Amino acid sequence: MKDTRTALLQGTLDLLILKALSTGELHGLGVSRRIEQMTGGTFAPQPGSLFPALHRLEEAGWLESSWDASENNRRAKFYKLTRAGRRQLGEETEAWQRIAMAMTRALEA
Amino acid sequence: MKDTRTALLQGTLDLLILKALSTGELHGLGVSRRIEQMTGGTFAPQPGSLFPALHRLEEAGWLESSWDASENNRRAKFYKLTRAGRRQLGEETEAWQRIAMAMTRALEA
DNA sequence: TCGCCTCCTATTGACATTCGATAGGAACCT
DNA sequence: AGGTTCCTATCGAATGTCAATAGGAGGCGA
Repeated sequence: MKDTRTALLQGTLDLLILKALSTGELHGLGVSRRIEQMTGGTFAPQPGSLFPALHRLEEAGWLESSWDASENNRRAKFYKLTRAGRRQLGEETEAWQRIAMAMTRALEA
Repeated sequence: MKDTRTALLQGTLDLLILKALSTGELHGLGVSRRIEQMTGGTFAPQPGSLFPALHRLEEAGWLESSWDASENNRRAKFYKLTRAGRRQLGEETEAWQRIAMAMTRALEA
């Protein structure tokens, strides 16, 4: 049994990361904090999930990264959406809505 | 990358099974068909996912099973919700709605 | 009665994903 | 110098789903 508080539904992490980066570039932990804020504290991906996901998305060509100084003058790798990433965000958002609608429909019937 | 058409979000299968059985007992494939119907064809769990899940839920005490004859006179194991299972259905439904709301909120902002 | 098809339960191996724990570098402060 | 915080990163374990496959049992037609 998994902890419902911190556990994400599998498959939602990529979408949340893309969305978090849609308003501007962020570094790793910044992405996590942004997701926590966006979801009202419901989700807060751990480093062990977050970094593999970031690398996966970059590998797929949806993100690109560059080293820069964070707001506290620490070295940080900033990620931002590529054009393909923005397109992917649209597709995954649509897919999520389709799924959510199917689930909602199933549960209320 | 997973196929969005057939793949379930991890964690939703248990909930869909409990819901499928909430209106009466069904055998294994019947559960699958009912889920497909409930979700408008969006989800249709495969045997390799379905049976482990059924056993898991029975192990947890949320289902109980009995051998009987199906509508076609074939031996079939019928599953039905226990009282604890019905309670679990309520809890998981609530958890799902909380998650769905958090996601929707994150995506529309 | 024989063979075939369908229905149903079930298992196996592969694969992807997430988590918890942990490591380690770098900058700041006292 | 030592400690703290921030940030990136990796590893092992656990979980869940899928595709493929096996096999028993009943119905049906030749």
